Amino acid sequence: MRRSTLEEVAALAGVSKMTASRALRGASDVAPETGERVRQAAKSLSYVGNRLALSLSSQRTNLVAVVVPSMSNTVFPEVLSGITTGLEGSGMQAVFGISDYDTDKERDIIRDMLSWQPSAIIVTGLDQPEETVRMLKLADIPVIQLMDLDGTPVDFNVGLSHGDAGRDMAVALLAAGRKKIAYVGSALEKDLRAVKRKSAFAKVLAAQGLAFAAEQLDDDFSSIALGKRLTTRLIAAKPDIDCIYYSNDDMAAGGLFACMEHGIAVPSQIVLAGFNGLDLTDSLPAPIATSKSPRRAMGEAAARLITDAMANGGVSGPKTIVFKPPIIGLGVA
Amino acid sequence: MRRSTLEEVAALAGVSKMTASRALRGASDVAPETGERVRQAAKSLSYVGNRLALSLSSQRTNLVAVVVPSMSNTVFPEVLSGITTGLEGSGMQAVFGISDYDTDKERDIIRDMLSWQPSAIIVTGLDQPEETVRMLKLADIPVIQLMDLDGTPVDFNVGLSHGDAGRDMAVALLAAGRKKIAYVGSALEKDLRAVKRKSAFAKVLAAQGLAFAAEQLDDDFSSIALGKRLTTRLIAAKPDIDCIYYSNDDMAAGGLFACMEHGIAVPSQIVLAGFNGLDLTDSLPAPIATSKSPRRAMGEAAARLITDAMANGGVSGPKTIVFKPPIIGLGVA
DNA sequence: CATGTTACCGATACCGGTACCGTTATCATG
DNA sequence: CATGATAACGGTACCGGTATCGGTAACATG
Repeated sequence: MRRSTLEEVAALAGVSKMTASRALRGASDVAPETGERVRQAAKSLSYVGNRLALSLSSQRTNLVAVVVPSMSNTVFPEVLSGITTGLEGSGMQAVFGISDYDTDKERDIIRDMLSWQPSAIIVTGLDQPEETVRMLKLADIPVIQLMDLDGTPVDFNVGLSHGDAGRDMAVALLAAGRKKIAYVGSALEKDLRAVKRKSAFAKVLAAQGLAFAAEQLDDDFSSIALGKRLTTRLIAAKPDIDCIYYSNDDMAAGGLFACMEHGIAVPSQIVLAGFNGLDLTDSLPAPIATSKSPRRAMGEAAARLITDAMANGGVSGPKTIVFKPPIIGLGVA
Repeated sequence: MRRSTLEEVAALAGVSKMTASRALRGASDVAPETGERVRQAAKSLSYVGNRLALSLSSQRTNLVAVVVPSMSNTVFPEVLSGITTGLEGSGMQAVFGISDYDTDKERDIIRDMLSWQPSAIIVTGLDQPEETVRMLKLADIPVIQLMDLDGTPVDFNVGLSHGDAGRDMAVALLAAGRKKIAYVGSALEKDLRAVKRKSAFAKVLAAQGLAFAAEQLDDDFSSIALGKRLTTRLIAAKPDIDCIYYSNDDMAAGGLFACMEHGIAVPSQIVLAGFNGLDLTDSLPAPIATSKSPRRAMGEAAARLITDAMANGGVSGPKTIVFKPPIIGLGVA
């Protein structure tokens, strides 16, 4: 019992392939009665259709390639979720790839994705190496770079400025009276956006004649457990700090748990600050400050950009969509 | 500057399409010098290749379709991550779809995925409606049903018994001396596996002449915030309980935060129990009991099943892979 | 020197659809 | 009744690759 083809459906309905094709696509130029016969035949054969043939023949696919660096914290799954809901009803299909924060792997994945002739491609960040950028340009489809704005986009750009986010957080924490600020980060050699936040933050400190009072770094990827571990180490080494800036919320949440374990009052004694605004943060037993990045919204914006471009047969609005993450969890900001 | 085709590469290298094809695939039957010339031509044209044509012609794809119900808590992203790493190096490519716990949507997504002629398909759970099962059977490719074992699989089956998990947790909690056990759950009309855990749990209670001392349910999907809210409500209504079984760890973590806020000692006064064994759980300021489900491992097992089936040209080992989630966070179990 | 072998390459026929154009039948119109 | 318009359908040529078979040249072999 093999997969049946359009030809078989057509034969069963007593028409030509062409008519069957038209009927199943709901096109005109088909007599109602004939159309019904074809649909019956298709159903009785459980005909499914072959998108490979469809796309090869019609020279268009409904594919949107999406490349994200990771799946291990919730941020990218949420972005993906936003993309798929944004694509819903448009007939587009998102295809995902995970690069593990590895630029070589990212290049290979993008190449592989492009070979499926997608109608658009969404990649994370603006820091692709030149070779990857060349491939993206050559693909001659809408390219959307997501999450980050600090750099030169290939084409479309949707995201937020991580530099601004780091700067704003530093300003807010200083305004809240914090002076001895430490930094806790993970996998900074991979997570370029965290680096951007950190250095913008440091720049604000420097402008006030300050610097990070201490640092704890690790090569592992961010996690609550790692945040807890590094924070424990940090407060042992440098007990007199009054604030910790983390590379993200996972780390900060772990930091909170470490503080609770060591009887450190948050936020009165030490203020903890992260990035992302994970749902987690507003259920925590003590507040942590964070920049609330609109992950779903960015995904949906990217999706809308694509559906628009497909519909209008080209660009209509601006090529860059800017989000500004508000700082929450700091009481009066 | 259009996308170049194999034909153009061949022309530039001064050979036929066929030879170019062979050269780029690294096949034999090509003189080393000719191969080099073709590769040069391909590179100079930034040739990418058209997988649509490749797959249509060769009648095989490197696609593995994966359908999961959600992306909003970390469990499915972790499973996906396991699948992609398990597929790594095999040349297979995972394609994801999200069904939002909606069986109709799941059917449509599966149909759509099948139209891409994937080499295998992974779906979540065993509770697909008949029509969906029929489609899966007709696809005539390896079908893997993931996460759950309680039911009749279409083909391959990788997962754990949620009935057993619920039962074991009930037994463990009773053995720990808990008597007044409440239940807190979310979206039970959608999350069939949570229902299986709950009813197996309830059955154990019933066998001891017990029943849930209280219940808090909600239609929303699970989240830490929801767990916190429902738990707050629960302990207000029924302060004398000594244990809460949650539909999963997100809810339980929220429950913990609620308890902390109300000065309830965990686990001495109330034991909290969830399901999944999220990484989060072992950094929490107080222990919560949970069944540690091997999410990555299940994904990888499914992937390996597929790569094996592709390599051996058929089935080799058993069609069912059983995982047994250990209970952690209960001190002496 | 005739006859394999082997290495390398090309022609042709698909794969399963759609685009495009042409054909036929039917019917209204002048 | 010839003509044109329109509706419904079919034929053919692709889309960009690969499978398959066959051909040619170079070389070894008896």
